Amino acid sequence: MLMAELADRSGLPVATIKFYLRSGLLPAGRSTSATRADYDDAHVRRLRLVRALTEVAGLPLEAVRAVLESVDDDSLTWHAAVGSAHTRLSSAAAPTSAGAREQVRALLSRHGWARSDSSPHADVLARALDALTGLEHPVSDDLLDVYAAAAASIAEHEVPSVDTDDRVAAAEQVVVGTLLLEPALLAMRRIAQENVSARLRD
Amino acid sequence: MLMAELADRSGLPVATIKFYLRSGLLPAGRSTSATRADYDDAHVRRLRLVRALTEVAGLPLEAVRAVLESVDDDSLTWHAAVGSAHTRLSSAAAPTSAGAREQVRALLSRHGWARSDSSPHADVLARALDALTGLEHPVSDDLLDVYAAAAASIAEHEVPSVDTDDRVAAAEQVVVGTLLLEPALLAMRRIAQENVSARLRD
DNA sequence: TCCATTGGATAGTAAGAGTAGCCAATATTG
DNA sequence: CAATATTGGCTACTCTTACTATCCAATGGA
Repeated sequence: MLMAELADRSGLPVATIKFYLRSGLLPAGRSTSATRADYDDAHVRRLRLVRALTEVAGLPLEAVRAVLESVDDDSLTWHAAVGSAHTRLSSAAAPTSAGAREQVRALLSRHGWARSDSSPHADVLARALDALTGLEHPVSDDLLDVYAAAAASIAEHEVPSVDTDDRVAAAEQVVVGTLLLEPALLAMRRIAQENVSARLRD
Repeated sequence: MLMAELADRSGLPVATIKFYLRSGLLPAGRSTSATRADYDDAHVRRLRLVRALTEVAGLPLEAVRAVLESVDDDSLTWHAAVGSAHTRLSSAAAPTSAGAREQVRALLSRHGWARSDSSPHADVLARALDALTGLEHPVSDDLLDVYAAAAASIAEHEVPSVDTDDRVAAAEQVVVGTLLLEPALLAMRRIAQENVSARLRD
């Protein structure tokens, strides 16, 4: 298909698609002449993925590009691809206090997740704990355990259901499932909060 | 204290504090003369809160302002304040499919959360489901139930622990707990995923 | 008294995410 | 086959967000 049809089928303006091409978010079409290139369904899918990642998951284009590279990289196992995508997503580390880092270390060790001690996600966690402590709302280990148990139960249920035959498809499935379900999880937590507090106080 | 000390104690440049004053993110100090105003610890706390909300929770300043207004608004019960803060946070609704809306409605009803049927969070949820379906990774009701159960268990544990005596403090506690623990929850989910998938495949 | 600081206002900057316009080279269609 | 419409490729412009930087006249402390 030609550019016009790609724009049509993806619902995006031609100028935006050109911009995504320039930014390396969309692979070039098969060029059939100096002024024409041929796009296919993979391009339509890719555009849908980019929009879902920006609009639903709220990722900046830079992060989208990193995620897509990981998905496309055949040299990674699907598991490594996920790790790589995760790592590339994390923003530059801000300094965290030793106390918060220790609280995180202890948490990970209690849940058998010690292997993630140096993961960028551990830093994100430590920074959140630091911020809460700085605002005089320290987080107890008990509450952290509740969160960790909730996270564990989610992971137990969704990770095993990933199809492991087609690596690229699996990587996409993981990336999409991880990133697009994040806002869903947060929305459910807020809904649960509303309902629990209503039940307790109305 | 004077502006210079406020800048010093908050670690922010004077220019940034002035900008926050102009933007309505920080209440003006008690003005003691045409060229002097007096700031106190509440101002320092407020600045810390603003930075935590932007840097840790990733909120745009516009959302921070909405959250702060809700916290400050004495006419709201603390529960209403949370709802209001939540509502103001949600971005303009993009259209969602009838199918996704129905899936969300059924989910909420299964979990006794029907009162949140028209909550903006329900729209967020529907949009995420639509995006996943559009990418050919539809989400099963079973998986949604796992997410909902995880969200419920978190809410059950943290909502009752809110101190209900001081409304403003309670509102701040809820807002801060809700928003700053979001990245923490997502980080734990990713860590759990890494560990579960490593356990399954290494 | 005098010089650094402040509040208040205006203007400038940098990154992020598009948008828009131009042009020469094709396609398509009459 | 000629006229018209579309491309690809390029450059430049725009809009928003979140600051930064200046300026200035009025103070306040040494």
